Amino acid sequence: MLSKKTQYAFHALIYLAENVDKGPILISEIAAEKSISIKFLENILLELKNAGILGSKKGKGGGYYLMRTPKEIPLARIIRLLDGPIALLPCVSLNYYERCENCKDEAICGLHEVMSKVRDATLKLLENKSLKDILTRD
Amino acid sequence: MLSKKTQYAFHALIYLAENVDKGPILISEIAAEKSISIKFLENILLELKNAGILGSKKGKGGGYYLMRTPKEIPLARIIRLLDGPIALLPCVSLNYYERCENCKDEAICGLHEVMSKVRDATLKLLENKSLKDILTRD
DNA sequence: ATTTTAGTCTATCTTTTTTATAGGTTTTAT
DNA sequence: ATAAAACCTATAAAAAAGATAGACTAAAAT
Repeated sequence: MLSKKTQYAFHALIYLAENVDKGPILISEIAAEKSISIKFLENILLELKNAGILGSKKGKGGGYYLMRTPKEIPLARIIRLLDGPIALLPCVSLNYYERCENCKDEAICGLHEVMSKVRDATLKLLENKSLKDILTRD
Repeated sequence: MLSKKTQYAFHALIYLAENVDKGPILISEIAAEKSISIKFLENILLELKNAGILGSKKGKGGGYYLMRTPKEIPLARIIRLLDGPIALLPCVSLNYYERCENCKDEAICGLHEVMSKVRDATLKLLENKSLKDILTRD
């Protein structure tokens, strides 16, 4: 399951995307609008900023805004940033690989093979679907 | 990521499947063979037994054994039993559904749609692949 | 019958991760 | 100058994961 952090990030990004025309948006506005603890959200938006996904402006009239178009922000990027690995096993993760202790040879490990397929199927969607694809259809 | 519990369960099941001919297998043997804390493994095997996946025999010559053929044990079953939901969001889980707070209407929620697809792609593999498919190929 | 073997059950403990909060600092507009 | 708003770091609280302890029950061997 995705952590609350990642879920909140998605909701915040959706809100930002749906209000691009309004310029920088206050953390407090997003928090209120999406019922997220303002301080928790603050940390999340900071991480998104440090990753180059969001930009911000301080002082009066400040707030957060998207640094890229929704189409340019793959869902996998957000998940990896805030939740870490997408794969179900460390030995099958592309970005957070770790060798498995209990298995002698990955090449003949059946678990490895199946979980690689799961990862591929998941990534095919999450890498290709972007913020644009999760905006409310109206 | 799958929890250690689920990972250990897979390794234990693999060991049991690869040693069916030897009759009931000791918890201690599996623990030693797969480097798992014996007491932790004990709990896991019990859960698998209570779910009808394993059978057991007490006293001398006792141990654990599979109640079904490896082919009849889907990977999804094990994961759900020990880890809970396979879906990435509660509002998209088939077996552990929970309504999402932040979203007004699931029918038009884009996140819901994408995550449903991820769930389907994952389940297509995990429901159809069984213990048999993760045995070491030799 | 008694002893030994091995799983059963339930409770607790420890560690790690997740979720959340607090409070001061810096930047910018007016 | 002042107020607004993001920035930053640390910490706390809660929950989940991982692991352990020990008494109990059942089966088998003797």
